Amino acid sequence: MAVTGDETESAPTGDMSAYQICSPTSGLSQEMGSSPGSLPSPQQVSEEALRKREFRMMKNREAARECRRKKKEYVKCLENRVAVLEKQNKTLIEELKALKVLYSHKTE
DNA sequence: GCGTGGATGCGTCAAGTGAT
DNA sequence: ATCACTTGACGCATCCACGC
Repeated sequence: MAVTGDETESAPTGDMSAYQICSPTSGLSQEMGSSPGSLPSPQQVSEEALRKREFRMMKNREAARECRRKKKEYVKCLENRVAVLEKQNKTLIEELKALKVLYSHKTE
């Protein structure tokens, strides 16, 4: 796996269900205890920033996965198209050959 | 069995882009 | 201007085939 240092993850299949929104560090119960209306302490601000960062990273992780999936699909699609066109090309060449033979016999 | 190189997949970062 | 999303690039881990 990658260098995340997160050893809790990772079925060898790369199963994405191992990733969760709730990371071990997100102890929601702690910062929820602030009194309403008061300014957040620097500690709370940094925890909020950390949570935002983790959320961003999780979203991007999923986005990258989706991006790769789409790219693979696109490449497969192109390969299929190549196969179809090659087949079509072959058929047209054969057809041309046959027509040439036919034409040469007529002109004799 | 062991080292090695190529292929593949993953997570992360950074830059670009469109929507608000 | 800001935000969310997309994607190329990078580094890393793992797998597999190959030569020794």
